[in-house]
Formats: sequence, C-alpha cells, structure tokens
Amino acid sequence: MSDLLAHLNPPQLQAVTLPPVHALILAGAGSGKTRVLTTRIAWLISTSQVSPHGVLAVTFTNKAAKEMTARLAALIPVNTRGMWIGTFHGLCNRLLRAHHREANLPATFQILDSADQLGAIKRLLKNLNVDDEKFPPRELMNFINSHKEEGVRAAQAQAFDTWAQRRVELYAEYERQCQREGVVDFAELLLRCHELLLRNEPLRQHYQERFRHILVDEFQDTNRLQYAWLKLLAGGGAKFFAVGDDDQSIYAFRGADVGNMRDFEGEFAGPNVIRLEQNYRSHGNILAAANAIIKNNRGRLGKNLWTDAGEGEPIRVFEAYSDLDEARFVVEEVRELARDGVARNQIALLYRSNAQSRVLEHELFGRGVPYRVYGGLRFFERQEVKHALAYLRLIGNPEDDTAFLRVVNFPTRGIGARSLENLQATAHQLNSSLYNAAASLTGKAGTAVGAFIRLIETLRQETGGLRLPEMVEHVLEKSGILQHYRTEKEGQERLENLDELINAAATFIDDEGVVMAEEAGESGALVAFLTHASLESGEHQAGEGDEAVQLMTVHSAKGLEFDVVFITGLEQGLFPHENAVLEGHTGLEEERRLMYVAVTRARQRLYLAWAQTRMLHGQTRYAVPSSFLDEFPQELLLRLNRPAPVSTGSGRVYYAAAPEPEGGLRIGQSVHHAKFGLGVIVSAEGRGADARVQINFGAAGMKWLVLEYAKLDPA
DNA sequence: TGGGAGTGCTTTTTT
DNA sequence: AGCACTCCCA
Repeated sequence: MSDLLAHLNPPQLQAVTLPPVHALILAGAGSGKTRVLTTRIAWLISTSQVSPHGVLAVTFTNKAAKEMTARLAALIPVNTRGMWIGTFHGLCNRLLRAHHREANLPATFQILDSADQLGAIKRLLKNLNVDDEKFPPRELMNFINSHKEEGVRAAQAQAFDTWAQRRVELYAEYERQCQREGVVDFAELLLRCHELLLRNEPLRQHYQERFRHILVDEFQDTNRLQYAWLKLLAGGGAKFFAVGDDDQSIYAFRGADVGNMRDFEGEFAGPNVIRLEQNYRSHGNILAAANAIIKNNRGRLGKNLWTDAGEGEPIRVFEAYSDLDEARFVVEEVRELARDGVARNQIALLYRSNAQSRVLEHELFGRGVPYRVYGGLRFFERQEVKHALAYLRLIGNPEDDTAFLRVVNFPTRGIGARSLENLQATAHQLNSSLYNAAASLTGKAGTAVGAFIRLIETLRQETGGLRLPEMVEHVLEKSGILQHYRTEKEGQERLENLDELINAAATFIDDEGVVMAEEAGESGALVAFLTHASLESGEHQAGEGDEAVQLMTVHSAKGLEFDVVFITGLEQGLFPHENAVLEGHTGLEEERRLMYVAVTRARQRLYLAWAQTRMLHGQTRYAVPSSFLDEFPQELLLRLNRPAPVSTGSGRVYYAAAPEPEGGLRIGQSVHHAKFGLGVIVSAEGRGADARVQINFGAAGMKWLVLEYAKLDPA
C-alpha cells in the first residue's frame, strides 16, 4: 500500500487518492499520467473502495489498454482478465456481443475496418447506379462516419437540397446494407452500443450499477458520441475520472472534440481539477521552448510544465539548402550521435507528413544506418491476410457480401464481371445476400459460381470440428490461396505472412481461450478471432532490430519519448500545414499543438531543421521558414553553421538556385498586396503574360498570383 | 484475365 | 515524383 503510493509527487498523490468524486486530471506531457491512472485503479481496489468488477477503464489504442493492464497487474495481485479495461471500440464490441439480440445484431456480426467500409460503400453506389463523380465514395464515407460520431442516424440527418437529400438516402441505404449483411463499421460499434444502453432501461441500469468507477485516458481525444456513451454509463452514480491534456489534442480532424474537456469540467469535475505540471522527461530548455510555443494558443485550460532536471543543451537549428541537404545533415548528426554512444532507437526523426520520409530513408539507407519507419501497412491489412480472413468470414457468416466479393474469384476461378452482375441482380430480386443468391442459382447458372459455393460449404463442414489454427491452415490450403502464392514470383513474403496468420490464430487461442469460452462458447472462437483481426489490426510493419533510428509522423510520436529528436521540414505550408492554415485560427492552433507534441518528445537534445527548397508533388518548392521557428525563444536556440554547398562527384549540387520572377522581384522578398496584406514570395513560374508568383501571406494562406494583374508593392 | 497505359490525387490516423 | 485506380487490348 505504501509501496503503491511511494515515489508519487504531491499532485500525483492527490489525484491517486482522491475520494470517490468526479475529477479531471490535466496531465502535461511527460508528467506521469498513465502512472496516475493505473495507480488510482490499484489504490481504489486495494483499499476495497471498489471491486475489480466495478471498474471501467477506457483508452484509445490497444497498446495503451495493454500497457495499463500490464502495469496494473504489476502493482496489485488482481486478475485483470475479467476486468473491463479496453478501447472504446473493444468495450462496445464486448457489450454488443453479450447483448446482440437486444442490439438487433446476429451473434456472428463482423466488424468492417475502414478499407472494408469503403469497399462496401463503393459496392452500394454501384448497385444503385449512383454516379460516383457526384458522390465520391470517400466523401460519402466521411459524411456517414461524422454523422454517426455525432450520434445522428440517417433518419435524423438534415438535408436542404436535393443533392444533400440524396446523400442522406445513401446513408440510409448503407445502413440497410450493413444490417442485411450483419456487419458493423467502427463508428457503428459505438453508436449501436450507445443506442442499446439508451433504449434498453434494464440493461442500462445493470451497467450503471455495475460500474462504480469510470476512468478515461487521453480524454482530449474523445468525440461527442464517446463522451455521451461515458456519461450514460456514469449515470448511475459512478465516479468519472478523466485524464487528458488539451494541449495535446491533435485529432480534431477526425472528430475529437477538446470541448469535451471544458464540458466535463462544468458537468462533472467542478472543483476537482488537478494539474500535473512537473515533467520528468525533458531538460529545461526543451520544456521552456514547448511552453513558449503553446502559450500562443488561446482558450487553453492552462498549464505550465516545469522540471528540476536543469537547463540542458540549447536547441539546435539547421537551415538546409534543400530537402536532400537537410537529410544529409540529419543523417550525419545521427551517425555522430551513434558514434558517441547514443542508442539509435533513442533517436527519432519526426516529420509532418509521410511523404517526407522518403528522402530521409534514402539517405539513411545510402549511409547504412539501420532505421525503422512507423506507419504503413499492418499485419491484418495485408491483402493476402485479408483474402484468407474473407474465406473465414464467409464460413462464419455467408451473408457477408464484402467477404464474398473479395474471394469469389480469388484465386481466379473464371467468375468474371458478367456472372457477378447476374448474381447481383438475382440477389437484388431475392433481397438476399450474394451467397444465397448464388446457392439458389446453382445448377442452372454458371458452374463456376456453383463450384465456389460448394467449396465454401465443404470448407465449413470439414473445419467444423477443428481447432482454430488447424481450421485456418485447412482453409488456406483448400481454398487455393497457398497454391496461388506459391506460383507467384513475389509470393514468398506473402506465404510467410499466411504462415504467421496460423501462428496468430494459435496465439490468440492461448491468450484469449479462457475469456472466450466464458463469453462466446466453443463455436465462438472463429468469430472472436475475426473480431480481433478487425479491432486490432496488428503491429505496424517496421524494420527489425531495436538498434534502429525511429522515423515517424509527429502524430504517431504522441505518447513516445526519445533522448534525441529531430523535427524536420519546418517550413511554412508544410508545418504548419497549408491546409490547416487555410482553416484559419483553429487549424493553426491544432498545428501548434502538434508542434508542442513534437517538442515534448525529446528528453535531452532537440534539433529543428528546415530546407529552403523541397521537392513536393514532383515540383521544387521554395520555402519560407515555419512561423513556429519565430515562436521559439531565440536565446534557447543554437544556430548551426551552414556548411558550404556541396556538389557530389556526379556534379549534383545539394541546393538549387531559385528561378527569379520578373518585374524586379526575387524569391524570398517581402511584398504587400492590397487584399491579402504582407507576404513573402515563395516561388515563381512562367514568362511575360503568364508570369506568376506564389506568395505566402501567412494567415491569408498561400496564393498564386499573375504578375500582370496582381498589384504588388515591395514591402 | 492480366498487364500496360493513362489519369488524378497528394495532412495528420485509430478503431 | 509516386501511387492507386480505371480502362482497354491481346
């Protein structure tokens, strides 16, 4: 018990040992928020204020949930297996599985990941003969998801013109299609669960009485629906403990609403707001820089990080001639650091957008520095794995048209677009799934389709008594997937991944077997595994070895920390991103929070780099340094000497001379425009009447202006 | 059926 | 530039 609370600083201790009240913990970067959250749970349980059964702990990522579970198990002897610790989606799934009838879902309902969802929407548009120029699938998907995240069903959605009405109809059609197929997308998982609790009073009461303490991590990232869901569950007197940092809210673009924090303060926490401001991660200069940056945002809940670690090193700034030059510099520094004994996995190269990783990777590769890139394809998202899962899904639920279409002709078995069109027409007539339509046609229509149906039926029978791993293996072999990749040139890696899928199934049974047997029964193993695959798409695919430099976007760096951090591409239009600047004040503030997150990742040393020219979308852009660079206190900065431009043996120079625009202007010059105000010329193109210049007007954004018409005065 | 050419897009991303 | 996607031909 005293062990439990040892080494907590006073605010941490206060937060952990708060009596049963609602509370908001404003936890700055590196202030030990996960520690506070887990210790709070451990303290509540070990002081018998709540049973493990009465705790609901919610996170955003599976990784965070796992970490919390592991830490809790290390703190107190408790069986975390049966506890409700998980992600919003995972917990909603659990609730919906347990009460699928009340939620009007089949026991075997499957979860669509984003790619599946997009596919389902494309298919819907095709079936309804909708012009996808007028209704781009991606846009429709965003429309549907954002409505669901606001808790708005198609029936309640507003539409003021015929186009918007049509869009709402398509939303409704999509809902019908999912319902018919027994599939549920990510947003639906939450919305359906919320509706279930809202409408079903006995169930609601049951859970409201059960959960006495609700604890939420990364509260600043919740959307409206998630907050509503939490409030509903807390409605029976549970104590609501939210931990978050409004300054690290960087997911507004996907529906997160920082306003939830302010609302929560008003509706729940009241006076119980505790600030964790002591930072245990970074040296003083880094923290001072972070504080100075974030200070420029308005409407913050307010927080000032401090440390007793000492000032540490100055922040190094490097101005490169080009993106290549920047990469060269970064990699050279990395090599030097590694020589000086810094572990490579303690060095992070951060960038605003993924496209920027290419130059860095190229340079790292060229110099033989091991590196690891985060982001990209994950295990359960790989095509061969998705194919295999589609067979399994079809065995578990023949109504799943998404799965059907994915593998009906994979490996190719002579079922072309024509037979599929017929099949879809039949399915439409019968108002049934493609699978059932195909089954009813078997005999008269194409034998190929019939053979496919027989294949699935056979697989279902043959695998009926098998354990999950054997089942997967059997399906891989008999479906022809393995054979297909064995003959393919580039199939080796895919075969390995399919092997890995069998292992994943075995591991899954070992890890989850007990829980599953309780919740789903023996036959539920397949469904549970498929759910696992959708909900937890697997580790990011990344290079092996922990002695590798870490490359990632600033977004994916949230929650991580490194001894040395390089923030690259600090150019206006890139970071802050042009699109964000165009969104105005809100957009710029989110970019600033992103900058804050980036800076606070560093423990000992921070580099800031920018390049005068950069290849972007196949064109060289002439850049202006990021406005954020001016927001750093200049006395904290150490400007590194720029090495003379270097030309390689091949004669290639690492920086390019900017083409000068006409009219006595030059790149980098400040000009004044009657409407947009003060700006800096960023690039130029064309001659004579075509001559245009690109000008960065700061808040007014980036503009291309034709010299002949634009009235520009040197400023 | 599969590949090659042509077209268009391009911020961030978890579940 | 690079990638995903579509379309058309052998």
